[in-house]
Amino acid sequence: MNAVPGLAAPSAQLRSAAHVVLFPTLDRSRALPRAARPQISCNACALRGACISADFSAAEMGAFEELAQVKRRLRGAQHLYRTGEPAESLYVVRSGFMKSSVVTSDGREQVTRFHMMGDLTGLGAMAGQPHTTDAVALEDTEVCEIPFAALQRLTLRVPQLQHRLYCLMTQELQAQREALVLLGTMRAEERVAAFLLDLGQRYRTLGFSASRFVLRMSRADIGSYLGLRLETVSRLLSRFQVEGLLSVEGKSVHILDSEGLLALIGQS
Amino acid sequence: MNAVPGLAAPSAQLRSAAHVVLFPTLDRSRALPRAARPQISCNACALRGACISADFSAAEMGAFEELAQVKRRLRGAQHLYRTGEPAESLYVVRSGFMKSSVVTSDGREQVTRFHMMGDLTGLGAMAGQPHTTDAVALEDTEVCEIPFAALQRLTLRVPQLQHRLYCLMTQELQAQREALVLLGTMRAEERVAAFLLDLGQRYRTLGFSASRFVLRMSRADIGSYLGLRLETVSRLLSRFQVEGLLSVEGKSVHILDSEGLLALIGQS
DNA sequence: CGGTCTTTTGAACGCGGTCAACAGCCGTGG
DNA sequence: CCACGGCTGTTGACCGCGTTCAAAAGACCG
Repeated sequence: MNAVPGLAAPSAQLRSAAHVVLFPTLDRSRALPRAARPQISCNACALRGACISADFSAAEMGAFEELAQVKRRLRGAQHLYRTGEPAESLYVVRSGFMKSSVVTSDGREQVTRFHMMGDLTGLGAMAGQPHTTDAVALEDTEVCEIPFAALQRLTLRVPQLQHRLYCLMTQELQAQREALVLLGTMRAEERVAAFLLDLGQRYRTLGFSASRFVLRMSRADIGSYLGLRLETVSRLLSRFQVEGLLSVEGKSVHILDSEGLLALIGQS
Repeated sequence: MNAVPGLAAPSAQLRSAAHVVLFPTLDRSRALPRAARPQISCNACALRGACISADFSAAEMGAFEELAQVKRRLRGAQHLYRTGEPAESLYVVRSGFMKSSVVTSDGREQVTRFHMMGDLTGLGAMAGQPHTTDAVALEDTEVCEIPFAALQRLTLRVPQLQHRLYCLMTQELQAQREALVLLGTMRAEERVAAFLLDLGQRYRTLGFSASRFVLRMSRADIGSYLGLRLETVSRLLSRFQVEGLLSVEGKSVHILDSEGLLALIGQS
């Protein structure tokens, strides 16, 4: 897999989606020593619009940027945090791909959410309790770390931040409710179709193609998220392919008939 | 069903749980005209410990009480709010029983949560967006209405309220994550067992019996919540009964072997 | 190049859904 | 009082979806 951390993230996404390569030379950043990499400012960040600070003024951005200075880099399969660990920060995914999951006492794993660039993780621990999920990088990933305490202090100076945080928690609740509907009311083929369309939409809001993308997670992870066995996911992807709805090759997906997929889940 | 609204709520719960009757004469409140019922103060409320204001000082309680003056009473099957309606308040269930559910565009219903006394509903709309769920009373129910705007104003005077609100949203997230695990990883018998044990625990935290209670919702509602058909729920309740795990008669449940139920869901 | 992990595909089984009939319960009205 | 219709819950019989087990092919990595 050609995961490229940090600066090269947008081009990594584009390449893997068979798009134009914006900054081909940036691949050299892979070789850059950690400390030598230049610190990106929030203002210059490609994710400005998607971040917590989306609608901040220039002055507010400055204050926010101080909080978000710490970046953490993770290799694939590395944990960002684990259930039970004390929670002091929330994290914005700058590049790469993550999953959040709950592991039950008898060892069953339930993936609760996939996080792509611009997504937050760690919100569940905003109130100071220890983490109740695991967060794992599915490929090389970089996150901005934002300490809760400092963020709370900033709300005193930036009034609308409070509201923004409520919005973000609400979005999280909303997303989980949709996952509940998916698991509670849909059949396997509907779940897989809905999953692919949703993933496409999320890529679209980041400026990438909604119909052509790479599945960064394993079939087992998709299955866990959808409440299905990995074999079922694999079978359905194959079936969708012979039905002409999409084409799959390993992890790359090309949706050919999004109307058809929508029809599968009962929406015109 | 002997649903008793308003003041008689605690005794209604106790009676249905075959417990001591605290205020037997309060049953007469059923006949009281609406306007004549005395306004209960937050200080005297039986739910003090469970409410938003749990750890407020006397002065703070006074301020909070002003917000929560409006009560709304609902008959069974009546909506508190509907998807798409503007959201201005959150609600604390004072007595009775409610469900929150999402209805998909093709008419399928997913119950996302049951609310009993002391529970909140409407948190999902804290950030000012319209409601994304329906909230329906499953029996005669009374709720305290707490306007968001006034609550936000109060956070300026009561610093720990902000934190309390984050706690409540976090609890909501946590509850939904557990529902996800239930739907994603458990088999039908595990789901029903987990549901009954959870319901028992929630009654216990309110001071009622964890092993003897009344199901206020229909089998169809239980099924929707658990991602099962109502027939499956019914069959499993019957099977648990012949296995000696519990006894059911209509809506009353008596858990005889909670260890056995726990074992079913893979916990010793 | 061998070893490990992931993915695909096949074959068979069983859980839970579906359809249907019936019982119980309750409020309504004759 | 019973008759009635509507609604909820129970139970049976059957079937199909998704799981399970297994084998082999493919992808990745030292």
